[in-house]
Amino acid sequence: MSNLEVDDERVEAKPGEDSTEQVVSYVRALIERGRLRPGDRLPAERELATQIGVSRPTVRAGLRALAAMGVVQSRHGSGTYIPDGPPTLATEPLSFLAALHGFTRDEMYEARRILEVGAAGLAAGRATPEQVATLAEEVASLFASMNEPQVFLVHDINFHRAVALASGNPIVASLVEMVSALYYERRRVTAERASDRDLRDAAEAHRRIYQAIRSRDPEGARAAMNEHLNQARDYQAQESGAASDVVEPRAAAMPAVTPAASERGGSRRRSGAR
Amino acid sequence: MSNLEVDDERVEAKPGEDSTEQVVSYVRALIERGRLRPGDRLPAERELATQIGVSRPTVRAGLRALAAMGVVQSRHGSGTYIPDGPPTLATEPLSFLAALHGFTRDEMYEARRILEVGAAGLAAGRATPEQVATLAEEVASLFASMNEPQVFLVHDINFHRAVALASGNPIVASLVEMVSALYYERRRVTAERASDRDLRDAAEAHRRIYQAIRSRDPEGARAAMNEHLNQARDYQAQESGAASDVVEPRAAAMPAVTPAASERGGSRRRSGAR
DNA sequence: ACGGCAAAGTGGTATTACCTCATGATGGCG
DNA sequence: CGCCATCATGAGGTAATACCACTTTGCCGT
Repeated sequence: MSNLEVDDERVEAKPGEDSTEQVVSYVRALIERGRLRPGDRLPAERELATQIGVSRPTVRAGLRALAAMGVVQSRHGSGTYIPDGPPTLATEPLSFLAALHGFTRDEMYEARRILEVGAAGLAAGRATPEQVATLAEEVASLFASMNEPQVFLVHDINFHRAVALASGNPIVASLVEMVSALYYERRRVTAERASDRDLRDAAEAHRRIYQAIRSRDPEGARAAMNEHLNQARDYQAQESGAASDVVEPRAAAMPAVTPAASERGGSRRRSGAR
Repeated sequence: MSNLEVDDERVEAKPGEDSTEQVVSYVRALIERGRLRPGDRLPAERELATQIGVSRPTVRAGLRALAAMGVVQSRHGSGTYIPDGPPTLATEPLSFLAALHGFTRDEMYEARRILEVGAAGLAAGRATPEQVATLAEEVASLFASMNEPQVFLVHDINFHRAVALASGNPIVASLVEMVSALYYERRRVTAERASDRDLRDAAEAHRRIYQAIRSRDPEGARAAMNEHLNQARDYQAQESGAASDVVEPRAAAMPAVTPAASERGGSRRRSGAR
């Protein structure tokens, strides 16, 4: 009778909460009460079902939702776990958002600049010796892989993630991670186009950021990161020339879409979707 | 026979992709090909099931996952839709992350500062007349509700969201929205403690931010936002006194939870959960 | 012509049965 | 005696089916 139930003070059925949401709430309650912590395994699905009083497919739907949020992680045959390690946000949602609303490359660089310039500033004030060492390694790897764009890209991302982690702020780190992932996802397919000169400049830029952080110079780190991202954006703009900027619709493409919408649903657009 | 299928070029079964993920991929494909746009309704669950070739519970699990990511939104009896309006990220994931890792209030303010200072700077350069007008209204509402902390809080958040929106960068706006929601969720329960003086100062601070944006003064806007958030953080620290800072575990709280974990599963913690 | 009612369509849930995979125990073989 | 292979157990993964609940719409009666 291993008790991982919520015991007293039932969790059940806030009004207007369907069964699937109950599952999410239940797990949330377990987490908030400290019964579930990173690395722990959740009760089996069948057990959860009886505990909460819903069917197993419902439990599964709830767990899928949690998995999509990155809160849990299922391993076939083993169980459902809460990921340990540093806090991480799921990156898929942002990716979908990008596909739906057609984020431009410039918007991505802008977002990265805001986040990462701030992160670099914090890192310069707080990075631990180990974190500084990690940064040094990544910089070295960058210089070492200038003839392998794909490998270079990996270390590029790793460096930026390391900076975010060194900021000491898990929220900022999570956000950087999320946006970086979106960047990486796109960049991966175009990485080959980067010129040798660009890679060399990029490596140098990373080195300058590293040095500023190492010398505990927040303003220098911010400036270096800012310059680096602006430069990277400009380089990439040249690579693609006057070609594709937007990856998805946005408003252009498909001249007359509005009529098509009414064709296939009948339900007219609601303006207040919230 | 309204065709919302993917037609040629089947989407089916990338290796290592379970059925539920197929559902997500399928919807993603529909989106990326422009067959689904904000405001549209997805095919019925039963129809999706036959199209993809999986059972309905599986489809439901996939749709739940998408809903958790904020990509879709189901309305009982009506259908499943893609939300329209400005791009928005789900806020629950961050909330869970906060519960799991015990984000502190200072970390939240720090993250907000980084994001919103950047957003304010952008907004000062780009805000449309309508957006400026919205900001003005919210400032007015702030001054008007200084004796109703809960109402004040709502306009407070609205102002910050409006600034983020005025930044013209949907990615930044989404991120601000997400972090603000976390802030709001917590602040709501302690809003009553705010002193009249604090609210007045806060209203003034918002006015300064507004004025800087209106005068197209990016540096001024950044400075005003920075100062505002620092001040707000300090005020709130006073309110709670030397009391509770961390809301959740982090490492403290609950002396012996570990043994309970081994009781109920037998499987010892894996360190490399990733 | 208007308002209420009924039918169809759609998401929501429960049941049941089976499959696949991971894990640990167990027994045979070296 | 110890190592390795095999099997039993349990957990997640999926399918099929039957109903329920809500929403919407259009028809019918007033």
